[in-house]
Amino acid sequence: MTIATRKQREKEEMRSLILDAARKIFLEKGYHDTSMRNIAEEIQYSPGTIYLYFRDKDEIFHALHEEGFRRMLTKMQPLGHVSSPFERLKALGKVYLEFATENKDFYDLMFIMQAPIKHEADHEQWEMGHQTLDYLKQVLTECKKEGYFKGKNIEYLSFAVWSGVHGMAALYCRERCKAYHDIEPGELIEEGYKYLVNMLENL
Amino acid sequence: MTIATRKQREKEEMRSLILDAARKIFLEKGYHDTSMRNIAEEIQYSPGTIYLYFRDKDEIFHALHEEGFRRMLTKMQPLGHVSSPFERLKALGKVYLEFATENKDFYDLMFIMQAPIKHEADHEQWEMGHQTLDYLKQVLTECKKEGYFKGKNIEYLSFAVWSGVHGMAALYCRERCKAYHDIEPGELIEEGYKYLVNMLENL
DNA sequence: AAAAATAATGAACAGTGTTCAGTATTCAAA
DNA sequence: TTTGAATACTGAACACTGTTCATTATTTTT
Repeated sequence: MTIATRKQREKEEMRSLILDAARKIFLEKGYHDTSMRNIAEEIQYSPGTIYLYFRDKDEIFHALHEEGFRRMLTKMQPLGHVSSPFERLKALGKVYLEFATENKDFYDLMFIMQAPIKHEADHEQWEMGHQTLDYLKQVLTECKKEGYFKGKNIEYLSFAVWSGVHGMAALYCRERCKAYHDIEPGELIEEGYKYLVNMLENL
Repeated sequence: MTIATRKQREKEEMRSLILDAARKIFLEKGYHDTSMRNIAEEIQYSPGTIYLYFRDKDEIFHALHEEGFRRMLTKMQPLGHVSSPFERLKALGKVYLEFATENKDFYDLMFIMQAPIKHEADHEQWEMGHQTLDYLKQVLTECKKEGYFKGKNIEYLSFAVWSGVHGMAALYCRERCKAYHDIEPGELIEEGYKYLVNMLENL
């Protein structure tokens, strides 16, 4: 018994070791510029070893994908303490954009990168994503109860709101904010978000 | 003289030939799954030949990038005939989203893909991008003259508007609309855009 | 201590972008 | 029209990629 559990623990430790190295290099050089050999070298094992713990590069991608959502959800925990629904919505957007700018590469991984849909494990993988989206819908529903968004459909509305913040985050992550030569991306997002909130107030 | 110009014409024809093949395969299999050998095979030349007409894969990318903007700007031409500025703004967003959904891969190339910033030709490359953004700002300014967007900063506002439509387009291009299981992406974008327009009307 | 099970290796495969010595073709001058 | 220079093209080679798998090393069980 004790040895079987130790084995399992060792297996998990090895997965962590690989994941730590992968995260480090992924976030340093990006997904495509990180090779399995790079990761193997980082942990001082042969490339083949990684394949004893992960089916392929995509499975590593998905593991980090999930980690990103866990981090985001953690960052959203404090929102429960905001009593007013609309204030909570405002704070949610702020947290979302903060997460995106502070964890650029995680955000990219989660919402922009082409997620390879090889393994049908996708349903599982997006579990976390749905949790986040559901939370947005919930907050919007609560806002509605307070008189906001009269006659608006929650599904469409949530998509519009999500698109609003995702748009800014995506333009930021993929360096398209540079189109505004003499305005800092941070300022752009901050002021842009103010207008988005303004628009939602009057909808 | 005549032979020198013929040479140049042949050179341009060859570039077109390569570009046509590259576009075809890029849009079929995506940028990363298209190899220089694939393109060479398509035009029945050796891989090395391509490098006599394009510095590297990135230069081909940038050529198509530019083509995308030319296509988009063409699609925007008829907007000049819409007299009311706000109607023009609405139509602009519609055209933008139509372009994105109808030319998914071009849109991806233009606004989502990590544009490699190797060559300092970037200034040139984004010329077209700026033209598009400038047009949006112009329309917004005209709307302002008609009483819309009182006291709003055009730079920030344009960013918010661009983010709104880009967000939808980006979620669509990278398959994140699937988070809404039983709503078609097309419907999502159409209805989401209605809300965005609604919001802009009341801003 | 021997046998079985597990873990790790690293060479090999088929692919990638890119380079460049060598060959074929086209052109200009004699 | 023939010769020498310029141009165009080739395809093997380089250093890389993700992935597999026979072989070797280690650990566990008998």
